Amino acid sequence: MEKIRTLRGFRDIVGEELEKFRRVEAVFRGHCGILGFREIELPVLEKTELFVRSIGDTTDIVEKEMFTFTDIGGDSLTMRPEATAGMVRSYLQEGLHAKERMTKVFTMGPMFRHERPQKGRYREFHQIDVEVFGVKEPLVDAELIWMIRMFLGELGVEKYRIEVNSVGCKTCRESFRGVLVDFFETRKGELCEDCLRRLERNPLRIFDCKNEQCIRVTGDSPFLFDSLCGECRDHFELFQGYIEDFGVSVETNKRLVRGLDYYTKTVFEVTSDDLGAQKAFIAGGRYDNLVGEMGGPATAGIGFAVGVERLVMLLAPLSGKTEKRCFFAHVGDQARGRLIPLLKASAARGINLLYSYEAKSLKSQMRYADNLGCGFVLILGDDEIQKGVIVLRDMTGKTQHELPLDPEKAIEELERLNGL
RNA sequence: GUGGCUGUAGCUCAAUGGCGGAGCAUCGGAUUGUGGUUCCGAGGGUUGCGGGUUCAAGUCCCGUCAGCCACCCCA
Repeated sequence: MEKIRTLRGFRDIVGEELEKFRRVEAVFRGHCGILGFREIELPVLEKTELFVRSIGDTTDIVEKEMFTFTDIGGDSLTMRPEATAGMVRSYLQEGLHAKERMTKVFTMGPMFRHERPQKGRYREFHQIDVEVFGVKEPLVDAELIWMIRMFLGELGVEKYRIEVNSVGCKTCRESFRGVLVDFFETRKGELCEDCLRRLERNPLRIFDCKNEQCIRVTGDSPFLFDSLCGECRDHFELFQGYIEDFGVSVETNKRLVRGLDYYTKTVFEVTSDDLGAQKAFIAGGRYDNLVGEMGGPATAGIGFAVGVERLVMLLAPLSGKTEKRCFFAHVGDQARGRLIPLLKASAARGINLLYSYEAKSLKSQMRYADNLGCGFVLILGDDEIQKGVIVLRDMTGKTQHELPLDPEKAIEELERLNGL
C-alpha cells in the first residue's frame, strides 16, 4: 500500500521548529499588545473575488498561484494567499470604519500559494500580519518600522537590512508610467524576455529583475522615486525624519517595488543574507486606495507581513529545557498496582511522572528513564513494599533515599528533597 | 510553469551491471532488582513508483512522483 504523505509544499511543523514558531508568536503578541493592536482571527477560505479585486487581476499570485476551487454550491472559493485582503474585508464587514477613528489589528496563520517549493518557500506558509487603518500620517509608517526592529531585537535577530522606498500615489505613478515605457522602448533590445513581458503589464517591476543586463538598463532609467508628486515626496521625507527620531537605520532603495497592485507611497522590505534566494522575511507598505476600492469609504491603510518560516530560520538554537522529570520504575504486579495512585498524586502537584506501560525488567526501565532524561527514578518492587518504602534514586548523583510507601507522602517528600 | 541535482533500514550513507551492507538509533542480554561507558546479540528493506534493455538492474534507458536548490514570484 502506498504511504500517504503531505501534499507537495505542505509539511508538518514539529520539535524545535514548532517551539520557535510559538516563541515568535508569543513575542509578537507581546509587542502588539504594548502598541495597542487587537488580534483577530480570519477565515482561511474566502470568495475568490476578494483576492482578485484586492491583489490585482494581473499579478502572478492571482493569475497562477492561488488554490482556487468551486464548492458544492457553485461559488468560486480560494485559500487565502495573503492576509491583507481578508483584513480589509473584515474591517468593512465589522463596521470598524464607522466605529472608531483608526484601527490597529493583527492576525497570524497559514497562507497558501501554489508555487514551486524551494528554500524558504512552501505552498502552505505562515504569516503574521499587521495592519493600521485610517491613519494618513507618515508617523505610523515609521512606527511600524520601529516595531519591527524591537520585535527582531527581542528575538535576537541581528543581521538584517531594512529597505524603504516610495512607489507614489495613483497620480504620480500614472504619469511616470508613460515616461518609463518610453525609456524602455528605446532599450528594448537589451531587456530579458521576462522584462519585455513586464513592460507590457507592469513596467515598474523591471526594477526587480536580477538579470545583469536589465540592471544595467534600469541604472540609466528614470526612477519613480525621483518624480514623485509633492504630496508623496513630503510624505516620504516626513517618514524618514520620524524613522530617525525612532533611531532606526534604514536604506532607501529606489529599485524596491512590491508585487501587489494595491501599494501606494511607502513600501519596505526586511531581508537577510542567511536565507537563500527568498531573502525577504518581512515586507509591507501603504495602501491608501485599497479600502475605497473594496467598496468602503476612502480610508488610508498600511501594514506588513512577517514570513514566519523564514524568520524562524534566522533564530538561534533554543537553549535546552531544564525541565525536571521523574520516572517510576515498577517491578512486579503489586508495585504496578501502585502506579495509578502515584500518578494521581504527582499530577496533582504538577510533577511530570513518566513510566513504562509494559512490565519490563528493571534494567530496561532504568535505561528508558535515562533516555527520557529523567533526573530522578522512583523504584518500587516486592522488597520495598515489604519494607514499606519507595526507593528514590538520584540519577546524576547516583544516591538513593527511601521515601514513604504512601503515594501522597512519597511525592511530598520527593518534592521536599529535590525541589521539584 | 522552467531548469539542475538527488531518491537504498527510523536517521546519515556504502554496494565495478553479479548473494543489498555499515555507523547511529531502537529492542534484548552480559550473576537474581539498578541507567549513561564497554561487550554480545536481535529486529528492521517491494532500493520512491511504473515500464524497458539484459542471462542478470539499487546500478543503464524512458516515464512518473517526491525532496533539495535555482529561475520565476514573493513572506
